[in-house]
Amino acid sequence: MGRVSDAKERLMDAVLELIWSGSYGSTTIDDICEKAGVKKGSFYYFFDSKSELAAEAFEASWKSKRIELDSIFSPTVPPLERLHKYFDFGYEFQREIKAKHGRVLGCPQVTLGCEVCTQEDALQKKIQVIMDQKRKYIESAIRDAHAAGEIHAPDAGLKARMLMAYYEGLLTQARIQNDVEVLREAASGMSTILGEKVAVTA
Amino acid sequence: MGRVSDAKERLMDAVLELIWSGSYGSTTIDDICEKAGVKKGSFYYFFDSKSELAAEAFEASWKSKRIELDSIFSPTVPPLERLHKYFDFGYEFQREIKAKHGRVLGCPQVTLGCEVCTQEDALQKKIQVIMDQKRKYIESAIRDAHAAGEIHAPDAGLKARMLMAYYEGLLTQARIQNDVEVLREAASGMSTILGEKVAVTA
DNA sequence: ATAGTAGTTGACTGTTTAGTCTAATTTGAT
DNA sequence: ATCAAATTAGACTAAACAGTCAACTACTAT
Repeated sequence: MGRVSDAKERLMDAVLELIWSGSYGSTTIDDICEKAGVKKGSFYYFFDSKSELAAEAFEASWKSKRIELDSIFSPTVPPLERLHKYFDFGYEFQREIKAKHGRVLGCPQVTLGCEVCTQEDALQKKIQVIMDQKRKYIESAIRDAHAAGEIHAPDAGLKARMLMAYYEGLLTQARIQNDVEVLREAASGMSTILGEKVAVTA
Repeated sequence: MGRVSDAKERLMDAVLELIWSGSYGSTTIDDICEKAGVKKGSFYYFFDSKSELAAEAFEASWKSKRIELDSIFSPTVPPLERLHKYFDFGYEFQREIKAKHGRVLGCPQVTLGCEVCTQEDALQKKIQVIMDQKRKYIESAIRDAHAAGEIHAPDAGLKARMLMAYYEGLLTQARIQNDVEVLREAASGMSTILGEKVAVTA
């Protein structure tokens, strides 16, 4: 009973966009409210603070991202193809972002995590959980690829951490340089890291 | 003539520490002044804004870091040893930082660059110049290692970008997770990326 | 020794910000 | 239709913040 509202969702969308396209520190509660078309009274009706909102927003956003990733990383897809699709998808995604914002924005989790990890404990923990889950997709694809004999990767966890560090590093470079083309090297880098046996087609 | 002062240096030291251990957005001019033991009037005597101070501070800090790197990457040192020394040095450095601050802080340039690149144009450009120079150390070591037949890396630029993305990615993970041990994998990751021919001692 | 210059001080202004509170409004359930 | 819960409006406070200024101080070169 009572009236219904999507103000909460609008606030979460707004905070994600503002943090990602700018930074956590530079987005004020007033900014968020204005972008969401919500008055401050309503903000504090739903959330106690910016950090609580950010945590909930990142959680929700990840929940919906997982659906896409579940599809990309479906065990029915050949393991190395999963990773290639993932990188292709990432490239296209960043291209769209740049077309829309005029900016390559990279990985939201890394951007926020790197900024707030020394200051916002709850947020940092949430980010870490998300990134751990993200790595699991990669790890499982690597393990399957190894089992299929497509690569030699007896320690899938190690390779997954390596590939992830590399890819997040690339995304960060792309953000800082505002250049999607940086991501073009992802596939070849993956081949190098995983030692893809079929990599050379010549 | 006139009176002399090291307030400018103190301000630059303070801003580096505050940004690195926290973030750009969360360090206020008042914070910087307090940490440096300098009054706001003096701040504005030396600098126009926080971003100008940050730019000068990062410039100066890089200038002194270059001296260390020139030694580590001296052409008189065998090329792969340069890289191993660099990673060892990075690990020890982050360990000291953690001992001192209770926190792994990762790479200052990436942290700042990632946070401000969409908002502070001059700063972003400065960061990019520094990171380009940093990459040159790695690239030249890789080129020399290739020439010496120690690795196969006909495109040293590509490998350097790859190794750098990986290493910066690791440092970012170390910062977010507040765990130096993440960096332990750097040497093995490097071997994988460069295809070190002497890697396996067994 | 002193004149001129480089640097310092702290009080001041106006603005932005987070956060609060109360009264009003909308809506679903009965 | 009406009640009660859910949501909104917006004005308000106090603190934090960036930036200014004119008077003051210490130094150094002559």
